[in-house]
Amino acid sequence: MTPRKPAAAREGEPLSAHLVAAAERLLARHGAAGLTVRAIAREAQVADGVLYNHFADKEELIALALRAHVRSVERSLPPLPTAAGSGTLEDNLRSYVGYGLALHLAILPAFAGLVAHPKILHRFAELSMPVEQGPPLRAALTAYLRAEQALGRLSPEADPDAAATMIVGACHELILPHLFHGTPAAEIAVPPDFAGKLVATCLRGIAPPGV
Amino acid sequence: MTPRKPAAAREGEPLSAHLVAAAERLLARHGAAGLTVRAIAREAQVADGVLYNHFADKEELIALALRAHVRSVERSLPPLPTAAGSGTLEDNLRSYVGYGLALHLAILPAFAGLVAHPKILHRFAELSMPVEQGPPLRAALTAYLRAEQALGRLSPEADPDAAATMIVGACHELILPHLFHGTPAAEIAVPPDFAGKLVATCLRGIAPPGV
Amino acid sequence: MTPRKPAAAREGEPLSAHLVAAAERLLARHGAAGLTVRAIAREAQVADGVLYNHFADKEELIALALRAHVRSVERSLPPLPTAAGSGTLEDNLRSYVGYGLALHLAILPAFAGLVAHPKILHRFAELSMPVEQGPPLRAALTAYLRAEQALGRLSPEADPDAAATMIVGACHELILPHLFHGTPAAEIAVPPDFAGKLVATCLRGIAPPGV
Amino acid sequence: MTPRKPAAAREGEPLSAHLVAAAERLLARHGAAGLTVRAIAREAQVADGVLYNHFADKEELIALALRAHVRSVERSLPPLPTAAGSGTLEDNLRSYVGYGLALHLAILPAFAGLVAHPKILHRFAELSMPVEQGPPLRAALTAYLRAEQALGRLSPEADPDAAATMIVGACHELILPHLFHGTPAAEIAVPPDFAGKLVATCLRGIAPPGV
DNA sequence: TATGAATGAGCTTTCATTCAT
DNA sequence: GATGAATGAAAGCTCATTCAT
Repeated sequence: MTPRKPAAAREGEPLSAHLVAAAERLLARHGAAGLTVRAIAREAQVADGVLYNHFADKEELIALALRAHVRSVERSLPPLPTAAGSGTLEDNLRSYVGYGLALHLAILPAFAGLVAHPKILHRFAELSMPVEQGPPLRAALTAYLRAEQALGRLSPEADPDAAATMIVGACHELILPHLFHGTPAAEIAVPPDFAGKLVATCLRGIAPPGV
Repeated sequence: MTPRKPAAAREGEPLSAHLVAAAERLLARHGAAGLTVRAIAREAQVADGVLYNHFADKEELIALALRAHVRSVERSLPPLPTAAGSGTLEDNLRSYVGYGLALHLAILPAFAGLVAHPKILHRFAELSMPVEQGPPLRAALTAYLRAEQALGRLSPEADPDAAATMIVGACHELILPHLFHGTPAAEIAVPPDFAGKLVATCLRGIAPPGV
Repeated sequence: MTPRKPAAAREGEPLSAHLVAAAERLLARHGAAGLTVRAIAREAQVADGVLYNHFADKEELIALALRAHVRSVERSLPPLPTAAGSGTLEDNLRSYVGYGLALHLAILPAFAGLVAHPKILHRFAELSMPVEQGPPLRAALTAYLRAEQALGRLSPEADPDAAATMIVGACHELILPHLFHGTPAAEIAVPPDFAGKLVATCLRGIAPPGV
Repeated sequence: MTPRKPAAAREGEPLSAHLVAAAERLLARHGAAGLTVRAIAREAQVADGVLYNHFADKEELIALALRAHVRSVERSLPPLPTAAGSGTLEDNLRSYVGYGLALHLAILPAFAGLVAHPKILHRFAELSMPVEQGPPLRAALTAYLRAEQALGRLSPEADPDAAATMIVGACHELILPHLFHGTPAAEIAVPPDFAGKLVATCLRGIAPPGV
């Protein structure tokens, strides 16, 4: 009982993508707080009801927006060094740390904010790969470490799993407390040479020399 | 025509504490999801409106409940080895890992679920100490490592900050992905000897012997 | 986040009854059309959300309003002649017809309008007696006829069930077509001596004398 | 970039008829509940908007569908005995009863469900003849009874109007309560020899012999 | 003429908060 | 202090209707 305006010109882009992009923007900006269908519609400059012409419900749209957010952040980051043996081990690991920091800085707020909405996370999980051996970044780092170990650039006794868990975990650890403190993501500062110190510690260990 | 009942059997306990305890119970059980004022009142077996006689608003009550939850979990865990020099370093670090896992398993769901409610987190932050050097557990571990280093049980070149970040971070890393996957906290399994492998890796490093 | 006014003074009457009465008024006036929770709240002069403090949902309230409507109509009608043997049979049957007409005139619009809302009707059915042998009026008439038959004031071969069905049905038949025609209930006219003709026909039958 | 398909295989049938048929199908299947424009379009396998190229609005389409439904049910039933004097009176009346039961079983749910939509019913009424002397079936039965009366096969004092009202009404009475109870039309059972008992009662009356 | 994406008022329902008692 | 009924904004979602293509 109320149509009329054809509304905002969106130039060829399908509205579903436009809506996902709008939701993604809100997710990136404010996390899951205030992520209502009305807010999304306003951000997308479309009518309140449109979303239901393209998605089953709010959950589906937000799950897609979350995926888009993760992908877009991943695309914005330099590629990870996956080829073992090239470059120095330290440089490569520092790249992983930098990647992890940037990635988590961008996506942790969204994920954490959605912990109270398990339905959305479940939808998101359905969209993704099986992921049963941990999140993609940790899996990639584990694989990389294993490859380096095979080349002899890592101690044969090293535990790639544990090392990857520590390194990726350290990236979380730098960000989570700020999140839990209410600090806006933009204001989180990385201590100088965080990556360098982390990698050094991980490579050489902290035990005293003769042990 | 309706008031004056002391309501539930609370035996002299101030009502504010009773309310905080009720909110804490809900927080521990279901995280932040469904944590409504009505649900808290029902859990506390008191009237809907009481909370406003004791707290400024819902945010304040939940912030206090969050603090109570953290404290109660901390109290339930064995004390951390803070005296450097006693016991073996490895054992002590394994204690920290065990502590961190148990602590995060219990409190991460609540914290993560509240990321979408910055007002509550801000209130919670005001309740705590300045804590600007990271969360308490990491600070404690850093202090412990520094003390061991002073005793010569750690390499003089070790970076206690980085090591603490990695160790505490690894505990997060084990739990967060499950949270983001929607797994109920109760079902999260710790891999066998997680602590041992972590500590070994951290102590000895992963670089090949001769480096 | 928005209380303030104590609103309309309702002098002791519980709000649940007030809401049921408001819904009943709308039901009586317009049938089920436009019977929204907002319309009910406006009719009751209360806030939109109140109803959920007293009823599980809209269905429950309307089911109760429907019952209240039926009861209130029943109360407004003269009592049915249930004592067989007193008065003349014809007079008594005419009373039934008059009763049926008035009753159906008042309640058929509401019932018919709710046929498209089976959930409400189901809730209503749960509120009522088992009613498995037809609606109360028909049951009462059947019982009355049976009693008269036992007294010999009815042919021993008469079929009270069939007769009751015809008589009550005739009352429906007078009203339904108007309902289906969109005639407002108020404008439905009963032909002169409808009851008398009906009763005469039923008593004497339409077969020619000698058969 | 999207139009021009003739859509479903409709083989020359005008689209308006196709739409009416689709709406009729839904009406027959589920009554008026869930009878949305989209549901009709999906049933017809055409675009959502087409209906507005052929009908003023939803009301008009459904009114036409209702008429189509009534006609299609009528066509599916054996013809009524309209020729007075042929066959036995009882058989003929039993035919009317059977016809009325089958007819009402099929169309009452639709009509009743639309009572809350007076606009549709009004549109439907406009489509039909003046019909001011009651619905077609009752009119036909009245006419038939009158003809039989003229032939002397009915008492000269019988009131064909009242008799027709009772008979047709009895058919309503058997079905309506189930509708109001939420019983799906398919499950409504007719008591054994309902027609026979009804006709006998109507023919012979229920008064005791000597009266 | 057919399409179907877009519109937006309106629906039911939830919930933090107030206040007369 | 305690009660809990009442408030009303705002949430997620539906659906008749329009109109550029």
